[in-house]
Amino acid sequence: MIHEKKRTFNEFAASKGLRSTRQRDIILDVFLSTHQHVSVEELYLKVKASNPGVGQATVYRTLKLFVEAGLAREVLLHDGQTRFEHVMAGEHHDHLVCTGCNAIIEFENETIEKLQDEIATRHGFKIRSHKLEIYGLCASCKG
Amino acid sequence: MIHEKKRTFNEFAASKGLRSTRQRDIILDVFLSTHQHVSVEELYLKVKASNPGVGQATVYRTLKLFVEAGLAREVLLHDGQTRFEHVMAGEHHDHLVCTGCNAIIEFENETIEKLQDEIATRHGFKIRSHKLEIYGLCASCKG
DNA sequence: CGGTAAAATGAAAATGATTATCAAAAGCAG
DNA sequence: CTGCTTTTGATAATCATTTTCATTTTACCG
Repeated sequence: MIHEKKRTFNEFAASKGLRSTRQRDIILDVFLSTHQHVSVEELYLKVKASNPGVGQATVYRTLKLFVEAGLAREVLLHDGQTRFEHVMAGEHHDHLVCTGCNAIIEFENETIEKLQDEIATRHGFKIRSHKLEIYGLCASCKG
Repeated sequence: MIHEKKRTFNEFAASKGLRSTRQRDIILDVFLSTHQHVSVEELYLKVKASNPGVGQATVYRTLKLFVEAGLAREVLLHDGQTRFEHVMAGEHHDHLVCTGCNAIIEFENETIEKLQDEIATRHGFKIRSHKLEIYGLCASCKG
């Protein structure tokens, strides 16, 4: 399938004069095949599984490019590792993070988004992105 | 003034069988004298200014105690340093973070809090805390 | 009051994630 | 192809945070 994110990245690369490389293709493919909050380490391991030659530094560098290109976003959880998630055009999801088992439940709420817009407007603020994380115990962990 | 947070911490210390030490008193005083999002480094420097003997590790250790005691909360911004903010009993504030000048504007919104409770309930989730950060450009920076 | 066991501290080493360096390899325009 | 520039991979460096451990403090008990 021709992923529309690949197009996005190619356009970004072209506009920045970046060269097209095998490793960037691989890393983008692997990233697109993941779901939710991949850490660099996790992604690196997945990449290495099929392409042993690729270095960790390249994965770091490439993920930063994805963020610049607008197709990934950094998520800081409390495990000391920066994670990356997919940016979905138009929609935005937030997270319920279970501090018991580290499970992450995603949700969306239109009203909250609207309220954020109002708040921003009231402060003369131009929103670029946001992050809402709710910490607590999930159904299984609260026992 | 007898800060009510000191009482909170003393109760916590007592319940945990922690000993009362000079450095914990100092660090608590300095922390209480700060506003918004102090990094460990910043707090350490402030402490060292009046009490050169206190070590950085102690500041780290003590801040974690404050979090356990419920009077501080970790805030992860994108500058690679963990920051700590005051937990205000009952109320919770969120942040508008300007990506231009790094200014932080705090706000509160009762409706958003209520919506979060609803969402959590719907997922069988027991909320312990949450974090909402809106990134963008402040009035001066969006110019 | 000492005396003592347990906890806390400070300095320094260790760790873990991320970034910088740099020589070698790869992409691209001519 | 040729030559120039970007990208890469391996490794060293960096930065925040944690551990370690010998030494100092604290709390308690007689």
